[in-house]
Amino acid sequence: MSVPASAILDLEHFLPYRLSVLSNTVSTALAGAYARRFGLSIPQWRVIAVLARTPGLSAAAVAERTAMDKVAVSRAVAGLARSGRVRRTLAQSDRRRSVLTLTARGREVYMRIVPYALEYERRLLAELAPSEQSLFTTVLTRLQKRAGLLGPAGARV
Amino acid sequence: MSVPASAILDLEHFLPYRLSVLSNTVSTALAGAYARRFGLSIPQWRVIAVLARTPGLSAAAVAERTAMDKVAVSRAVAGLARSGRVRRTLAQSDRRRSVLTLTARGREVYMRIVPYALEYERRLLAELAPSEQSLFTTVLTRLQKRAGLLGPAGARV
DNA sequence: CCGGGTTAGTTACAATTGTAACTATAATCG
DNA sequence: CGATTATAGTTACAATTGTAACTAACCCGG
Repeated sequence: MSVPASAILDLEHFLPYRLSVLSNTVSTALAGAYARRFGLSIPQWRVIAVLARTPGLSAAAVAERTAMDKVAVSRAVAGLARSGRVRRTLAQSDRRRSVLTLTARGREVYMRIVPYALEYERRLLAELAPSEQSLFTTVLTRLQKRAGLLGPAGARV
Repeated sequence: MSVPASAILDLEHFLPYRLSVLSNTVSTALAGAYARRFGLSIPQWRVIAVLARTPGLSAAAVAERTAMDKVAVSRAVAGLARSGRVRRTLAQSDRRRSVLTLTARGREVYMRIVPYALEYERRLLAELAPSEQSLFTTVLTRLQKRAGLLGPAGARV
């Protein structure tokens, strides 16, 4: 490890910290809005969002696409089923696997929330030039891939 | 609200979601490393990081600079005091206010962790051109400012 | 000075989230 | 087949985090 032993680190310039703060600010704003307006948590919103686009997924498939673990999905789905927004049946070919779909009420929530969410995103990005936006999002993609590699195992340094 | 009622939203293109996933990936990697190597939580690490740079802060001042609330700071400091990494005294001018400083052991932790943290950051950014890095971080700054404005009150749409 | 309001920080309690064990089906292989 | 192992999802419990009430110290107007 060829790093100067006397290196200095200011939190406000440290990327992981800055990502965390920004993500938190944004998520808190959205979570508050989802909760107030639709009685939805962020995990629940994520489940609705993927089921609206691809109905019939299993819980594991939902977990994959929402970057949540299976327990979080189970809880979110339980809540959504309770409030009549998701219907749960069992796959006839494999009775362990669930088949999740939005009900009419679930689709309605999705349709009402999407304009709100997109508008929030639009306003967040409003002051960036289109070229800045696109560079930012492609960098985000690359960082995500990179972080995935570095993360779990990359604990040596 | 002039938004098409039929708008569609894919989670994987939705910026708040992507920020959350990336921040999570990065934080999990770091939290694991901090915990394993130094027995430190992320809140504790943040407190150490600001106290290393500006000793003698009060808990409220630490909260401000770490984007944590006062309860989180209180808990982190309690833990650090228990492990002999932070010293807490009371300000003689105002005996409610605490004066927080790192002990020698606290400074040692900081000095050992900084190279690790910077190395992680360096590797995360390693594949980006310098110009991409700098644009990314300036955009991050602008988004943070913007999100701060949109957030708390901005719940009208 | 002294009562009402304010601020710093902690403590207590509630809600959320993570981790591990469990149940039920299904797949594999001797 | 039938015993073992694996997979899907849930449930139970632990740890973390958020929210609200509290204590102690200060401040200020009367």
